[in-house]
Amino acid sequence: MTRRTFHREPEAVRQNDLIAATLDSVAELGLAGATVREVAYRAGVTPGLIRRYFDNKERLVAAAYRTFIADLIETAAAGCGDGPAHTRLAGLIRASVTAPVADGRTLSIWAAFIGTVNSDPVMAEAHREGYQAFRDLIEQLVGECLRERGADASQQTIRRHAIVLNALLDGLWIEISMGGDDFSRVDVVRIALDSTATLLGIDPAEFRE
Amino acid sequence: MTRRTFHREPEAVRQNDLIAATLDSVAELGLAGATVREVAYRAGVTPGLIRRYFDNKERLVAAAYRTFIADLIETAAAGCGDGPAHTRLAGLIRASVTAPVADGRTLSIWAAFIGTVNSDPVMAEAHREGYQAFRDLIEQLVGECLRERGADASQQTIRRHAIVLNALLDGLWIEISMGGDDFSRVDVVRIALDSTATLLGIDPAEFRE
DNA sequence: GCAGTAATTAATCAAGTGTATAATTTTAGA
DNA sequence: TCTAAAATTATACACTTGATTAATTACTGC
Repeated sequence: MTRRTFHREPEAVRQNDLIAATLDSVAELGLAGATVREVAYRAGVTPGLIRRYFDNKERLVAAAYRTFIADLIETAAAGCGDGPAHTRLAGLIRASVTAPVADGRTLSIWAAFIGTVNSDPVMAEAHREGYQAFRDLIEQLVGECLRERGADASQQTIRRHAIVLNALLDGLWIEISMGGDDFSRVDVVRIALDSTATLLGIDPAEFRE
Repeated sequence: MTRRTFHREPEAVRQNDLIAATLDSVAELGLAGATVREVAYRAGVTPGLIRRYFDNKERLVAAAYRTFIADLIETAAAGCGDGPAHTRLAGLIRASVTAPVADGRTLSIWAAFIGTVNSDPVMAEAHREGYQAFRDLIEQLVGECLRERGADASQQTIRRHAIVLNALLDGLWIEISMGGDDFSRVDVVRIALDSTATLLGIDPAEFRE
């Protein structure tokens, strides 16, 4: 009886593979389905190996969550491009309500993880980091947008607008990703942009990319 | 060695107790912590009993989710009261962004369950029912509001407004319930009402309760 | 009060979980 | 080419899980 053959991988690669396998498992089977064995199988590896790269399963899952959130925000932020603030904001919005940020798989992973935040301090911290980054980004763009137009850009005004806009984007993202409604005959990007313009008191016409 | 004493309960009561115990477990320990033993312990009952009231654990959890969502929407809808449409809509909004609808425990339970929707068809169905009800409610109120003011109330316009409003409420609800931000110096109800008025093209002044 | 029925307990089971460790294989360096 | 170190596998363990079943208890109707 011969052992299965294997080949070594650089530490970073293996680590990435394991995280990717974890995210795949979570997306398809839920968090409960992301067992050590399942993850190992998907990574083409043996369960025992995981412990060489992560102290325990909790660490692996937390690492997967951090990677996931960081990638998600980075992808959304990449939609900003450069140019005047209102163009960058529009880009962020567009990116937030279209694939790959807004899609079923992404939502599944997010939802599975979010359910652990309340009862798991490690996950709670990983979560806080991510959300903070996104809110800061929105707050900054909103601020620039308002100043760009010579509108009231007091700290309080910016904050209020950021709260509302952040909520709107989160909500739209969930609705769209969930796929329950039929959005095929609705231009979600247009809706998102127009709503944002209305909320910020900007003329929707010059807010469309 | 004597058995522990017990007393019988009407079927409906026991069932409710088990569901309540399940929700408590989920809220405090997450879905993974809602084991048959934990639930039974919290319900002051023995694990084996659960199987007399629910075919299996999956059914128990699904029943708990249905109860939870139904109660949540009922509570929010109760904020409507009666009167002109814009007053009822304002009531719904207020209820959606304040306790007990918007609070940490509620969010924890929601989040835990939502994570299962993608990989569990039974949960997916339970989820769809609940969300449909809420979206229908919003759509109806928005429609009445628009007609009340003689504004354009075409099917499409109503639908678009309902999508946006639904998203905004979901997002605000999550933000507030999450408790990450410091909302102590912000009047979230005011923000929610003003934003809604702005989005619907209503004068914010007459939209405050 | 008494008997029968049904609810509840207690004990057990098989399956699956995360973890630990020893045996093996690959790979890099001399 | 050979050797030593490191990565990977294989196996096993202790524990928890959901489920099953028989024994017991509480309650209902007579």
